[in-house]
Amino acid sequence: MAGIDNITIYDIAQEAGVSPATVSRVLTKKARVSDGKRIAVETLIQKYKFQPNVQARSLSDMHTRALGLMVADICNPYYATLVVECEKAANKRGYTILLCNILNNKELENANLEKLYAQRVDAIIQMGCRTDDLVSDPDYVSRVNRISRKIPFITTGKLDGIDCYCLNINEAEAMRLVFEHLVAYGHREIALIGGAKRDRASYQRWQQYIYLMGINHLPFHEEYVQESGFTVDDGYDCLQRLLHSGRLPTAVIARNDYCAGGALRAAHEHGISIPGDLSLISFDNTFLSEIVTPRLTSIDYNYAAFGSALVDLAISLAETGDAPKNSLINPLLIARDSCAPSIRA
Amino acid sequence: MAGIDNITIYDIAQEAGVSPATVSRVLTKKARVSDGKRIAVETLIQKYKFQPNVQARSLSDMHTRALGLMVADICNPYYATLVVECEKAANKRGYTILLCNILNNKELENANLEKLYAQRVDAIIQMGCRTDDLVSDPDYVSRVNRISRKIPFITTGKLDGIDCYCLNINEAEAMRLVFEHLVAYGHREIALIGGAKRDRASYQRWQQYIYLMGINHLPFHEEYVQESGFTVDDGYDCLQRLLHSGRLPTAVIARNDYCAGGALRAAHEHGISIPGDLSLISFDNTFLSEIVTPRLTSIDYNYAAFGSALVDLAISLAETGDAPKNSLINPLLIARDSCAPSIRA
DNA sequence: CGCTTGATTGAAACAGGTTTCATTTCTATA
DNA sequence: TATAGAAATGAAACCTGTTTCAATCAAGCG
Repeated sequence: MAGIDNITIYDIAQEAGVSPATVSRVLTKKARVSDGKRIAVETLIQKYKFQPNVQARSLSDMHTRALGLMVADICNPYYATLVVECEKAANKRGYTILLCNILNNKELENANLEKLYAQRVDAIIQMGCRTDDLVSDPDYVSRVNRISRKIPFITTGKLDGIDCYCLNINEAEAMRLVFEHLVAYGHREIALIGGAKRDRASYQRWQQYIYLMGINHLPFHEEYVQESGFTVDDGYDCLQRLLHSGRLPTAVIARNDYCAGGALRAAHEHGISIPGDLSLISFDNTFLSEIVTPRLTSIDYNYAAFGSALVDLAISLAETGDAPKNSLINPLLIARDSCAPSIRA
Repeated sequence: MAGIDNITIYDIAQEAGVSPATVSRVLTKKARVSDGKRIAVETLIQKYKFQPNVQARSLSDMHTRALGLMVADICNPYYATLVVECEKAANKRGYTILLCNILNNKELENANLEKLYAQRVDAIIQMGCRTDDLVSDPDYVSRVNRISRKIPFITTGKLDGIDCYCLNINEAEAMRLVFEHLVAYGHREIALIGGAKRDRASYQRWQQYIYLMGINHLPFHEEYVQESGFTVDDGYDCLQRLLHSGRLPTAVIARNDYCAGGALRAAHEHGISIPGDLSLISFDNTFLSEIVTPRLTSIDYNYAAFGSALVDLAISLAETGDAPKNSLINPLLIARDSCAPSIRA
């Protein structure tokens, strides 16, 4: 802002022979202006490529037209894809995105929350991290409570003890799609790898997994559930454990593309062919699904729909203060090369 | 901003029995305030968790403390990593990041440029896209020229006909490291795949490649340079062409991790072992290098140094209007499992 | 033709900080 | 103790828009 030789609505007003108020009316389109004056003003705006000062506008009309996005880590393509879709949706409505990475750092998360508040963003969207925890941190909850009284707060997770807005993927439907796909291939021995107990989405999937094993009358064994984390190495470890457990399934459901990648490597090292010997299906459908060999069948989170729903929710909360409290986005199954008929079918 | 029940410096001032100017002085620390009043004010700031309105501050002191970041596509982990490092560096200095994705869309790039200008960011950092083009688009150049007169403009590329600030990776050093590594393994037949002629960095690498082949007295053949693009499929195609050319090298330098991933798949399909039959080295050192099999030896762009150098440059331009015009960041070679002694050595 | 009504318009207040400038209050020196 | 000079402080202007409110102006109606 330093070097900008400020041309303001006053300059425009003077040259057009009108009052600043009239220029403002032309800018905001919120009030009628006679054709003659409107055209005169618009011409000057063109001529000088005038852009009204966003800060001044925010100050006076109490809207920054900025949305705060808190993500776990933009380096994870899942979040990157979602952020891009949010950005597209926000742009379309004249809003700006302020991005914050949590980077698995509690202090950073709190600091970013305060920072977005200080920036007076019109709404905060949190994707990932502490709202994903199964047991809420009271300190964090009270902080969010304080802030969400001032600024609409939306999460893709869930926070107990707080009534912020949630917008989630329909996890039940996701797992249903997975089972539909695997069962159609004749799989009966199905394992679940990756994820962590304290992670809400992992927990939901675990529940859904057990439920669907039951629904489909498939044999359930403790060894079939290998919990760990979310990384490539976690996926690798999980498949290792599964292989050493002596109870090898015919299909494996991985927590995400990372875990699937790790599982792929473990299988490769053990000479197990995918999908020949073992089918593998994962979640997230990031570009990783496309580039590993074989390409992964994966659950797509319908990013465009998800992102724009998040932004639409945020903006309608910001502008009207009202919106439906909870919604679900339906995921899609993208079939590629990592699933095949069961070897024991 | 809508629902915020605004507590302002006036409220603080009144309760502390001082003038708003004094509160402002405590806030900005730019002027001395007597201990008694300072403590009184600080206590109230604590008590109310008061955060000064950023828009108001920007309006009056002509600094938004925001940096605009334009990246090609945050879904590319190269940019994601760099953005995270920029964000860390910016946070450390009290600055905010405004992120824009170009998404390979000329209109979007122009729109984002105007948008960042309208937001009065203190500086714009462009990483990737049009400034990477070997031949500059005059329309874009004039737009950047107009804006860079107002706001410091920094690019990791280069724009002919404009004197904006550049901060680049030392590409010559990068390629030197690659050759040093490969030659030490006894490689003499070295190919270069991926990248595009109109891309400045690809062009530089191609030049460096030829130069270093000469320096090292290695045989150069046209077929050794397979140009295409930047994606996994491009890498796949390039290695296919190389294989069909009848002139198989013993080592391949890929444009980036994506291309390397594609090359890996092509090699796999042809039963060529990496690194047994063919060594593969790539650029970017994203997490992809870690997760493919074998793990890739790759050139690391020293992201933390790069990101913080970009932000430091931006901030010193914004605050003092002065900084060195061009600098280079030295890359690092990360050795993993995809390179081995030449099969023909 | 005079009056009502609605559409335009401008003056001024306002958003919430920072900064200049003049004034007051100290502190130190003569 | 008087006073120059430094330090602390407050009043008011300023940054650049939006919005309210009152004034102006033109058209429509009896």
